[in-house]
Amino acid sequence: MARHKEFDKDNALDAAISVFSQHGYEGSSTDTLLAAMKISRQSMYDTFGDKRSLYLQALKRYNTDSILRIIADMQSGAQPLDALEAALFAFASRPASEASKGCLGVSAICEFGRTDADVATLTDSASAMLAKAIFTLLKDGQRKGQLSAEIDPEAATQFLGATLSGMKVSARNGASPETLRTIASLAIRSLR
Amino acid sequence: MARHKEFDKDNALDAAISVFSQHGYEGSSTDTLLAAMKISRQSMYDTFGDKRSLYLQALKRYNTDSILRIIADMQSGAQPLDALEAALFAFASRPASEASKGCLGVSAICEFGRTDADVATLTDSASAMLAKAIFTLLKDGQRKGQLSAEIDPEAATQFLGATLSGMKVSARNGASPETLRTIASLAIRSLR
DNA sequence: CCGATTCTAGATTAAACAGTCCAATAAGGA
DNA sequence: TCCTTATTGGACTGTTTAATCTAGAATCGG
Repeated sequence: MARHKEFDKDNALDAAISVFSQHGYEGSSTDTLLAAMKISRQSMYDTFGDKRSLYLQALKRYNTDSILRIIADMQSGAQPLDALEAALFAFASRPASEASKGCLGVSAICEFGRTDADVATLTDSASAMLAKAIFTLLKDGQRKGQLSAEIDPEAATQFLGATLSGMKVSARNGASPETLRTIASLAIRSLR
Repeated sequence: MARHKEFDKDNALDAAISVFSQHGYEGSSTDTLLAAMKISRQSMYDTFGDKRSLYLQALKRYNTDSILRIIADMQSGAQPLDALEAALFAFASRPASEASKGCLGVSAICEFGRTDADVATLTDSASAMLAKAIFTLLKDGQRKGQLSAEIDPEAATQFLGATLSGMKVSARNGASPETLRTIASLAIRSLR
């Protein structure tokens, strides 16, 4: 055999995620991507295919990673609604260096809407994963009487998803962690 | 003198807004823009300057128009919180043909963040206009006892702004008017 | 050491891009 | 009618783009 294959595919993908998040798909040139990923042109084409394929892989990884992180922050063991609030607080408290880069998932929705089937598939699967986790907690909260009985957990799930998107847009627009936390508090307040 | 100047500058700008909303700044080519605007290349350059200048004019008009529309929907004469809810409902009930195109204001935030000074200025002035209208209504609601006394109107203003952004992202991702209305209801519920 | 494979750097291609230029037509006012 | 200005369509320029290709250096296992 011969030389070891690939070195730091994950690192390279992280760099691509950062570039795509900040400039969108169309706004990211291959040269910019290669410079950030610190690999040669041919390595990129060998490893990831083409620019579009790189984007889809970046989006997939970003979506699953960021949602798994939020879900992990929900497993605090506290009361359901407090666990949800804790997860939103943790998200709100990310350092500005991270928050200001924007969310690649929201960026993809804004840039492509429902017109790109592959992007839409990735978006839908991520939304479903998040929705499932939220819904489970809300059902639990309703059983324990923490969630107001008047509230439909399905509706509340959509509401919290939209709230998260709104927080992401606000963060990208420079909102402080404090501001983001007050937004999260009021969102949770509506469910009590 | 001579021939009348310009014919349908507003129409042309509307068409540009539609294209920019759907594909972003980088994703909109001049050829695509000209085809949608139905004017010749030189007319575009004579009238709007260059692509970037066209974008800034489109963003400015879109921002003011869409926010004035929301503010108008708040002037229902009803109780403050109901007026706010009515405005969000009206927004949620827009036809899919309009909602699925996306919001150029949110698109600009996602595409450029705070890096483009001119875009940021337009975004800030629009946010301020909307925030002022919401804040006035919330203060009024608190005076009339409709808004919960525990709530800081300033915080609630930021919350409602984020909610609106979240609704816009959801709409761009295909959410139905029904879904958007339930999101709006829960948002208002948190303030009572 | 050697053959296989990966990587890098740079040249290259063909298309798309934003923007300018030019010639011709259209439409007013004097 | 004539002069001025708008508008158009298309040719054109120079740059940037995504992607391929080539040649050589680096790195492993046998």
